[in-house]
Amino acid sequence: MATIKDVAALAGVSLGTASRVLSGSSQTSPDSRARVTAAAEQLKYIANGPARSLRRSRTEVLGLLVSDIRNPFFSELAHAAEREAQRRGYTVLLANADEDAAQEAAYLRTFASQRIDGLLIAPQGSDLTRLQAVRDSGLPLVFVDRSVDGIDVPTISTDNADGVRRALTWLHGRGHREVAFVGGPPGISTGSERRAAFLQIRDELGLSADPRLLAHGDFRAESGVEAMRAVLASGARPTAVLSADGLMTLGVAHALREEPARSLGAIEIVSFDDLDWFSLVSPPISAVRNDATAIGRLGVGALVDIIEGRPAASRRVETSFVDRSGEAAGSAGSAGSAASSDAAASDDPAASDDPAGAGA
Amino acid sequence: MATIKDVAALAGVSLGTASRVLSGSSQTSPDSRARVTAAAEQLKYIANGPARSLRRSRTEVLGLLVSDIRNPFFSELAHAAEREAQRRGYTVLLANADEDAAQEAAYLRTFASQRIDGLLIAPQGSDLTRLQAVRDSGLPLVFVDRSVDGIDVPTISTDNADGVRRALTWLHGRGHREVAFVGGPPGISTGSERRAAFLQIRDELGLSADPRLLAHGDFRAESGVEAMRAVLASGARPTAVLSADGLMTLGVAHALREEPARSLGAIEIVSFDDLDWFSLVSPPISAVRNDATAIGRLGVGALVDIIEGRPAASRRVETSFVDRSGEAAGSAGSAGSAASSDAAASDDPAASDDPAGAGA
DNA sequence: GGCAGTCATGGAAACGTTTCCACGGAGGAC
DNA sequence: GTCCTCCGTGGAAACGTTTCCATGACTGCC
Repeated sequence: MATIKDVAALAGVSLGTASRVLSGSSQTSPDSRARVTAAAEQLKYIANGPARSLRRSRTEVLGLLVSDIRNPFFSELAHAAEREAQRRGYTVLLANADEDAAQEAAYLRTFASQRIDGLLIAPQGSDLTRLQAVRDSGLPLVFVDRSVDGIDVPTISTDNADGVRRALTWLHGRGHREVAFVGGPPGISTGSERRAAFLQIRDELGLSADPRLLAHGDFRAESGVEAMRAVLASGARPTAVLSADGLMTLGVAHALREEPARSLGAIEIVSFDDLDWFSLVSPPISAVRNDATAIGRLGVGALVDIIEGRPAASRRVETSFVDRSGEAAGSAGSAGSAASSDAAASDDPAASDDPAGAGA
Repeated sequence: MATIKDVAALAGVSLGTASRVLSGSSQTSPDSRARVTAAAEQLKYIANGPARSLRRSRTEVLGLLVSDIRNPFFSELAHAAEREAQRRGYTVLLANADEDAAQEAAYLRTFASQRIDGLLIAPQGSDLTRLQAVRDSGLPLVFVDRSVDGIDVPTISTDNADGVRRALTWLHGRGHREVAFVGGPPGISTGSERRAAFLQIRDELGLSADPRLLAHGDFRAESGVEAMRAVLASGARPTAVLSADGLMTLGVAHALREEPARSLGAIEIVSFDDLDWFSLVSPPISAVRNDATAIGRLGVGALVDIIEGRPAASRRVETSFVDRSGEAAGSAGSAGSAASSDAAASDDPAASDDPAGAGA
């Protein structure tokens, strides 16, 4: 592998000059510029990243620690984050905590060793001390999707209360009064916020306060199955269910489907997180759209701001509601054109500075 | 940030000794060991990765360049690869080519600069020269999921012909004779292999050879919509369709749903790639199970073998077929227990040495 | 008891960059 | 014509490790 020394020698300049040309930092003469560039080209020179990082004590790498890469919400978030990072000259090192605090700790250590420039994390929440340590170490830090009580870090998250309100209002409008809730883990902010919002708005709207309607899982599909089964076994008689996460919605749907007494249509499902197959099941599942792309993009933006010395603030990303009550899976009709737009995962490379809906 | 120099000073040993203790390479006395370990602990010493990489010219980082992280097949593959890499002491740098050769090239450059120890890639196929250059640079390289003609690199891929055979045999057994095929891009090996297998097995089984039954997309959902629409518009009258990829199956289902004349049930869908919601639609979608976990795991295994000087061979991973014809979504019955296992994404941390089905 | 061999250690070189410092030359102002 | 300034350059130090080499002490054997 060619080094900058080889390039300098071939170009007939000193090593320092070669470096100045290649990193473009300082003034260089047009002549040296041309010679060095040509030499680098000829030798297929690619700068040694570790050496550069060592000297500059910057790596131009961002860490992204998500909770579960197989959760479509996070894979979309990761995709957006990576794209935005690349646009800003950074590379993303992606790691997957698998909803496990120990794994999270292991990756935190790896990241520290790699000397990444900043960390985007969807924290597990359970390990406050370790996160404190990370923050105190001075590593630029931004939370995405989730926050953690007792630690003040810029956070890009969904407006959970707003999303729950949209869902419950819609259900209420459709006549539902017995609405079950399958929430997330209480130790994670998205879990507790959505649950708190559910309780409050449920009461505002005068929905049933039967405690047997409440259950929670861990944001994985299997836990959705179990939570829904528990509700059904409790003796409660929900006519609808709000699931607090896309993967859990998958589980909820499975659980309802296996229940002999109630067909998949008998209990209406609404999901926090919109998945691309919701319009294909019968009846279609309406959902709160949770904008993972905006969160990923804004998260990287905030992180880079911090790294480069600009201030960064927490933001809440707005939700929207996708009402699929008018569609009917497997049948004809006007639903057609509406449905088609579902499949197109739009991905505009341009829009980036100020994304869809983002409030204070 | 504490350096090894600080640790050595605090422990009262030389820098060399401290390094020997911390990297555990050479013999050290129990006394130094204890003192250095204690000092490192006290100073919260974390080795500087770039410095270590510079000196050892190894980074212990693997690159994983997938085609589309939002495709569940690849997020599962990435998850498995990351897990296996961690087990073997490596970190994975994940990048997303977005099914785009230019993006792929950009990441290849980034990886080269980072001096990763090895690269796992699902190649776009179009850019033979660049891949040749990578291979010739001596970087350990393994292809996953896809191979590229004209370049000899160990490849871990699905037994595509086997999978297509399972699907077509099953369809044939159910009486279908007019089977449409929505394939992938001809320039990508999974696209061409599955198509070639379709044509051959179609003829073996005596299925209709109507060319209007053939279409192809680019492994993204929207292209599945378009391909299916094209088949329907051609005048062909398929009774079933085989989709060559999970995301395209999503598109195919959307396209069938929007077609007024044929309800979602009228044309039976079979998918190459099994997604977790297939049993929820009506009728459920049967599928060839494409074992992304095994591919990710074996890919990392092969790559690490190469890196560490052991030989590595290409492998084909077996498929299996998930027959959901007995299940009926949204209704009661014996389908219940079968369905429940669908939602549980099993993930055994132990099994790793020789995974599920892998032949020569 | 002396000598060879082993073993832990300290010191220093090396990895490939970036950046500081000093220097020389060109150009402008007087 | 001289002095000052500015600009481009070469040389060298520094980043934090690992590893080579030499040295000194200790063990064990004859």
